[in-house]
Order: sequence, then C-alpha cells, then structure tokens
Amino acid sequence: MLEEKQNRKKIQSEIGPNGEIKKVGSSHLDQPTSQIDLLDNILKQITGTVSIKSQTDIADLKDIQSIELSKYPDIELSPDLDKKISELQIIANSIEKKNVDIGNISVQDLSQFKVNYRNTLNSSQLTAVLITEKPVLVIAGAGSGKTRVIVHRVSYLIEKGIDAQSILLLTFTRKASREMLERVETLLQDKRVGNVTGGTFHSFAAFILRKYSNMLNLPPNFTIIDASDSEDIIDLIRTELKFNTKDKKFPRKSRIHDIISYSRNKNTTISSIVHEQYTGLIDYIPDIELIYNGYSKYKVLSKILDFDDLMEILRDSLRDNIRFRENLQNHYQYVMVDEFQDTNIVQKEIVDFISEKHRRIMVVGDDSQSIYAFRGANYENILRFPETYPECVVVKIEENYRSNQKILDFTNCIIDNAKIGYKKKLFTKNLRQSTPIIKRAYGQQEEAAFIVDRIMELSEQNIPLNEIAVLNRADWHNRYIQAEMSKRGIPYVVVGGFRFNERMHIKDIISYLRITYNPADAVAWHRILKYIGGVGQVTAGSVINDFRNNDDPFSFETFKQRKFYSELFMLGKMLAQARQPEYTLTQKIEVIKDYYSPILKAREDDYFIRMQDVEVLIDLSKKYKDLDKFLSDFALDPPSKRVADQTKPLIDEGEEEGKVTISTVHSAKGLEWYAVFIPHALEGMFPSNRATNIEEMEEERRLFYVACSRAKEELYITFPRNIYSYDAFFYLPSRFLVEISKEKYIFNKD
DNA sequence: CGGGTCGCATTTTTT
DNA sequence: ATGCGACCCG
Repeated sequence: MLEEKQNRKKIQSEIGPNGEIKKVGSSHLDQPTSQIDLLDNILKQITGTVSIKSQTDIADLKDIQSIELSKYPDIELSPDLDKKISELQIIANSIEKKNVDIGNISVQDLSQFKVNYRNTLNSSQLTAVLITEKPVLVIAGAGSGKTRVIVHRVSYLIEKGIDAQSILLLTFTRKASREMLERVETLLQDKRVGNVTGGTFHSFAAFILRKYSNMLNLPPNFTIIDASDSEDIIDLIRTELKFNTKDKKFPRKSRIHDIISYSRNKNTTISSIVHEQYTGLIDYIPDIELIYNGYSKYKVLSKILDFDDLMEILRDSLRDNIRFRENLQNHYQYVMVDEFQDTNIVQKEIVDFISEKHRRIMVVGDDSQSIYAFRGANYENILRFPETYPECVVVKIEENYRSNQKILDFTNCIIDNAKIGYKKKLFTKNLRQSTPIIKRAYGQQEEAAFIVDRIMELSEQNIPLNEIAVLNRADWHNRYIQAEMSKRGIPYVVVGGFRFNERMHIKDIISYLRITYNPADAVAWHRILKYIGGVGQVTAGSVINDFRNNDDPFSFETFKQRKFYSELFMLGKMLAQARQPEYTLTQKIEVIKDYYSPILKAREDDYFIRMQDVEVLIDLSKKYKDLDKFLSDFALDPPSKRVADQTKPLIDEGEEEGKVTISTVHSAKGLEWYAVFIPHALEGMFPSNRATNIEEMEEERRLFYVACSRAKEELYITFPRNIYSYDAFFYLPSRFLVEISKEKYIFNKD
C-alpha cells in the first residue's frame, strides 16, 4: 500500500506544476510489467473500472483503425433524441432539393458597377450576393469564402444605392465585423461603408438599448457586467438567503450561474434545464429559482445588465413595444447574420422581429461548424430557417479555397460520420499534396517536443510563424507546449482562456470607472470597498444601501463615527474627482490609478508587472472619447489576447506578427493557418469526457472538424500514449481518428 | 464582522 | 495542484 502511494506520487510529480517540464528521466510506461500491475491497481482506485492491461495492446498498435470501437465508452441515445435527429434529417434532406436557378434572378446590368462581381465570385457565391430582396440562406462549408460573400454583398448593396445606414451586419466577434467592413471599404473605396451598422449581437443590443433607453424605460446609464460579476452577485444573494450553510452538495456559484444563463439562452425554465442536464441538482430547483429572483432584483436596483439581459430585453422590447419594433424594422432593412449556426433562440427571434417586415434577410452558416451549444446555440436555427421563411432561397457554396485536397478528404471524412446536417461535399482545385499526419508521442513532453520540432522545421522552410497554430480542446491542454516554446525561444500568443479584462487589477480599475458612470452599480462597489480595511461584505452592503437613499452618493456621512471613515472619505473624494465631466477618459483613469496603485502595491508582490497592465489600459483608453462606449466595449469585446507569460505585461492585439498562435478551437473559428497542430487527441480529452450523450458527442465531432479544417496545407494531429488527471486516465486515441479510413493519413508511432 | 486557515472538490468551450 | 467555501478566532 505504501509502495503504491509512493509510486503514484512519482507519476504525478513528473507532470509537474504549472506545466513546467520536469526532467524525470523516462516515462512510467517503459517500466517492466510489475509496474503496469501497480498502475492497474491505482487505476482501479481512481476510476473503478479501466484496466491498464488493455492499454498494452494499444502500446504497440499498428494502426489506429484496428482499435475496436467497442473499447470506447458508450454514448447515450434516448428514443427522444433519436426522434429529433431523424426529424431534423428530414428537414435537411428536403432543403437539398431547393435549388436555385440563377437565370431567373433579375439583375441590373452588372457592368456599370465598380466591382466586377461576375469575375471575382463563383456562381453560387454570386447568387448569394445578388439576391437582395428576399430571404437567403447560405450554407457555407469551411473555407468556402463566406466572408467574401458577405463583403461583396455589402458592397453590392451600397453600389446599388441602398442607404448604408439601413444595413445591419451581425457577426460572431466584433473583430470579424471590423475586418469585413474594412474589406468592403478597400474593395469599394467608398466612405459610405462607414455607415453600415456592424457588430456582435451583444454589442448591437447594448447600442440599441442605450439609444432607445427612454422609449424602453431603461436607465440610460446602465452598466454591463460580465459572467464573473454575475457570479459575485449570485454569491451575495446566496449568502443573504443563507443557502451556504454546510450542505456539501449545494451547487457552486459558477454552476448556478451556468444553469440560470443556460435556461435564459434556451428560453426555458430553470427547472427544465436542471431536469435535462443537471439531474443531480433537482432538489435544489426552488433554491436556484429563489436565487435567480434575488439576482434579477439586484440587477435592476444596481442599473446593471448582464449578457443575457442584453439579448432578452432587446427581444422582449421588439416583441412588446410596437413603436420600437417598427423603428428598428424601418431602420435596418437589410439584415445579414454571420455564423448563424451559433445563434440561440433569443437571437434568432431578435433577427426575425427586425426583418419580419421587409424580409430582406440573409443568414450565412454551416451546421457542421456549430460548436456553441453549451451556451444555448441551436443549430436547428439554420436547419429550420426555411420554415420561418418559406419563400427563401437556399444557396450552398461548396468550393473550398482554403485547404488542399488531402486535408479536405480527411475533414470530409470526419463530417461524413456526423449524424445530422445538410449534405456537403467540399472540393478544391488546389492539387498540392500533403497528407495529414497523426503522430503518437511517448508522453506529453515528447508530444510538445514533436510539435515544436516541426514548427522549427517549418520556420526554416520560411513558413512565417504566424501561419502556424496549435489548437487545443481545452485551454489547459497547452501547458506543455507553452513550456516547450518558451524553452526554445519561439514567440507565441495565446488566444482564449484567461483574458486581460479578467485580471484582478484590471477589473478593479474598471470597477472604479463603472461607479463614476453608474453610481448605483453595486457589484463594482462591492469589489472596491473590500480594499478598505475593516470593510467586508456586510459593511459594504450597508454602505451601498446607504448611498442609494442619499443625494450625494460619495459623502458617506452616515459612517462618520466608524474607524474606516477616513479611508471611505478619500475614496469618495477620488471618485467625485474622477467623475468630473470635463476630464477625459484617460484623465479619469489616471486619477483612479493614483488612488489605486498604493492599494495594489500593498497587496501584491508582483505590483510592478500589474501596473504595466494598467498602463496598457490607459493606452487603450486613448482611442475612446466616451466612457460608456469604452465600458461597453470592454465588457463585450475585450482585448482577447492573453499574456504570453506571466512575467510580461499584456501585449495589445495586432502584434501577432511572427508569432505562433496557441488557441482553443473555439477561438480559432473562422481563422486559417498554413499548418495546424492538434494535440491531445485522446478519448476523454478530445472528445471531452464530459460529452456523454449523442448530441454532446456530435458537437465534439464538429469541434474536431472545425479544428482540422483550419489547416491550409499541413495538418498534424498528435497524442501521447496516455495522460493522467486527478480522476481519470486517458489512453485511447480519439474515436474520431479511429473512424477515419487509414489511407487518409500517415500514422507515425513514437 | 472581518480576516485568516484548512480541507475538499475540481478541470470544456465564451459573448 | 488549485481554488473555493466552511469554520474559527480576534
């Protein structure tokens, strides 16, 4: 027993903290069988079932395809799901027949246009661009030039004489919309492009709700909170309701937030979400509902909106307020939605309400790339588009301009195994050859080493580093790779995961700023009042309560007798100063910085590095004139790049020149690279072991498809022989690899 | 009431 | 290995 424990420890220490590579000579699996027996015992302790013996035949497997699928965990398939899937399949098939004859479309003589649409677009792309007066559904396979379609369509509309102000372009990230509109501008060389409204659903909603706050009875100075702010409120309410006593099974704030948010995104009740997805928490439904109730009230009192409010309030207002609805309908007569497969029901309704009248709506998407179900996205929106708009035209664009044929053969194979969706067969005229490579490495270090070796080789072949990406299923999968890259001095940027605006000190500064804009913002108050000695959650609550009933929010007269009064007074003074309307945004932040830096210095030993982040924030703020715009942008579309390593302050966006991208697959959506590496292709990692039912597993498949289809010329999928985590042991190659016929790739063993 | 310490459960993806 | 929540002391 003792021996066992020691052994286990040895294995774990090899993994090392913070992904630092520890040189522990050899991996555990080259040990004699006795060790395997030992591991077997450990495994039984950890997982109860898995036997490492079965791994020994994996260890010398000749090819991946020879692994029997029966070795893989079973996937739940309920009759309900089965029914739903076949129903959707019928819809998908029926749409297949809806073909378009471009000859029937009446088009103005294209020769008088500046842009030569006929020559720059293939025929299906051209169709998608030219049909402007009725609903259009564009099914756009990966790399088929959907951005190109949108860009040309916007350009065509403007050239046709449509008022640019009546064009609304909703995209998935603001970066995408910015890039598209910039491309239109380059293409058309016309200033009117600047009048197009473009952005994400959330930023559009924030803009509209503020603009129409009067008509909609909203506080004009509402502030927007992010998910972690929401969790803080939930925590507060939970404590207030005394739900946090002892009960070990009571869900955590993040879980509660997930459930609430998910139910709102799916437009359904908390109860049904818990019954479907969190059956272990059924007993807590009333409690969660109570917390949600308190949470909603708290937000109203604080004049704050969370991400889901932005969507819900916009949708509800469009539904219930006729004047408002007509306003928007008449303003935005040409609506375009990108990545439609990742919209949720609420967003779909928003789009429908706006375009209900003129029905000049175009949506673009690819059901095979729907990867946001976890936040309520519903690929049915795209499948069912023709139900909502029976008169619509369906255009499929299938010629791929991104990847070479070998990669396409491979990715087509992944998606052929999918259970539902529009049929597509991507093809390309690019005949360059480079078969995807699947590499098994010994351990995680070796896997990382293989990847970095290849990256260096590519670099020697003059492939720029920014044409290379490593795409991970989960953010923490990149630890070894980051370590290896740092070790060899290869520059990289990390996208996704922990972000700039989630850094504690940045959130602090933003909180002060939020208060100057919306003094009722209690979440922000809570955050910063904590820094006053002797003030905790309770006192903070009473301070907030007090000034809510007070004319002068920053005087705190009531607390004159308390020990902490002088500090509170200083805070109030600072805020009053930062609030002065004649100060520019940057000046405001400077005032806050002067107040805040001693606090930070006292609290954190890496004070200096953190202060550099604050300087970055100041720099960022210089581009903004209005505080509200800055705050909204910051909450909704924060600088996405993460720090390369913790010792350096954040690098602003747009500086990824000459750097390898390390990203989550989700954040890689819509992007492409010359060479793409996908590590950790082990069953349980990718696909994630969280995927237990068929819908979740299908989403993993699409995610894998998205990852692989980012590659233009070279695709590498790697996995180590095995990985331990705190509760599981992973050793089977990803099932998605087993499903691919072996002539589509080259398999390299370690 | 606030602040510090200890033990236990925990690791998907993001606007 | 880490972070969150419970518990206890000043």
